[in-house]
Amino acid sequence: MTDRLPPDILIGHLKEAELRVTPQRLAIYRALVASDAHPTAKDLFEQLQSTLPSMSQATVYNTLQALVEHGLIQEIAEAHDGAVHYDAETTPHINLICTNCHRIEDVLDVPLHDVAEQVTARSGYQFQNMRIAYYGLCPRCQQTLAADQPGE
Amino acid sequence: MTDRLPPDILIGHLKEAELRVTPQRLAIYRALVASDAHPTAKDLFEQLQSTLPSMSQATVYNTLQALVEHGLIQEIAEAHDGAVHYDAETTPHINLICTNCHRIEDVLDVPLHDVAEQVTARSGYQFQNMRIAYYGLCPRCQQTLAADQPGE
DNA sequence: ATGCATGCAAACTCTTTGCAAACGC
DNA sequence: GCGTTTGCAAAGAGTTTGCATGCAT
Repeated sequence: MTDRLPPDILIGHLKEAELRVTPQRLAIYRALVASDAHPTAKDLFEQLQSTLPSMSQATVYNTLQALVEHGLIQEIAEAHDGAVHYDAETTPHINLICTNCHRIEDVLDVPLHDVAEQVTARSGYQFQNMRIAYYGLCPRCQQTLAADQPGE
Repeated sequence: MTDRLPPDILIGHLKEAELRVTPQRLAIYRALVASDAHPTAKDLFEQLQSTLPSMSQATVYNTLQALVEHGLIQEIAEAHDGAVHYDAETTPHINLICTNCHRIEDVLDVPLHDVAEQVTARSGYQFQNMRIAYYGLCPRCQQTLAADQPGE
C-alpha cells in the first residue's frame, strides 16, 4: 500500500513497543495474528507445543499480557466461558458470538464511529476503544437446533 | 409511570420464571436491581453479609446463574478484572468502562437497533442480545491524570 | 555485560460441585 | 410431602507470582 511489507512486520511492531524479540513472543504473536479463532492462552500454549515444546504456560500468559499492555493485541472476555480470549484486530469492531457453539467471529465492516461519537459527546469520556459483543445463533446452529427440536 | 408499581414486582419476576422465592434469592436480586455499580458475586455476598449472615457464597453464585438462565439479569465480563459482573438492565445498552478507575456506567439512550439490524442482515445470525463495551477515561480520571502527569 | 524474559512450580482468585439438611410450594 | 434450594467444604479451572537460569540487546 505505502511501502513494501517486510515479512517481519510483527518484529517491527515488537521493537516499536520496546519489547525484546524472543522466539516465544514472536511465535505467540504470529499464531494470534494468523488465527481467526480468538484463542485463549491455553489454546495458544497447546498449539505451540509442537513448535516450542519447552515453552511454559507462564510465558504465554506473560507475553499476552505484555502485548495487551503495549496495544498490539486485545482481550476478549465476552465469551462467558471463564477464559480470556485474544484478538489481534485492535480497531473497534463487532464480535459475533454464537450462544450455542461459542465460536467468535469478527464483523469489520459495520461502521461504529457514529456510536462512539455519540457516547463520547454525552459522557465526557475520553475514547480509547470500543468492543461490541453480538450474541445470537449462527446460521449453522439455527439449522441444527431447528432439526433437533421441531416444536420449539 | 404507567400503573402503580407494586413493591414486590421482583417477586413476580421470579415466579414468572418459575423460580422459588427464597429470602436469599430475593435479597440478591433486589441488591442487584438497586445497585448501579455492576457488582460481582463476591461484591453481592459481602454486601449481604449484614442482612443474611448465614448465606454462603455458593448460594450467590447459584442464584446469579439461575437469574441469568431465566433472563432476569445479565453477565458482564468486559471489565477485564478476572471476575464476572452482573447487570439487572437486560435490554441492549452501552457499558462505559473507565480504564483507570474500572467503574462501569450504563448509557441507555444511544440507539443501537441500526447496528443490530445491520449485523443481523450481514451475518445471518439470529439476534439474541448485544452488549457494547466502550473503554475510555472518565472525566474524573482525565483530570486526575492530567494533574499527576503534566507532560503527558 | 546488563537486565529483561523464560521455565518451573507453587500460590492465588474466582467459580463449581457433592451431599445432607432445610425450606418453599 | 415432594422436590428444589441452601450451606458447607473441597475441588476445579484459569491466571499470577517468585526465583534462578538464559538470552536479546
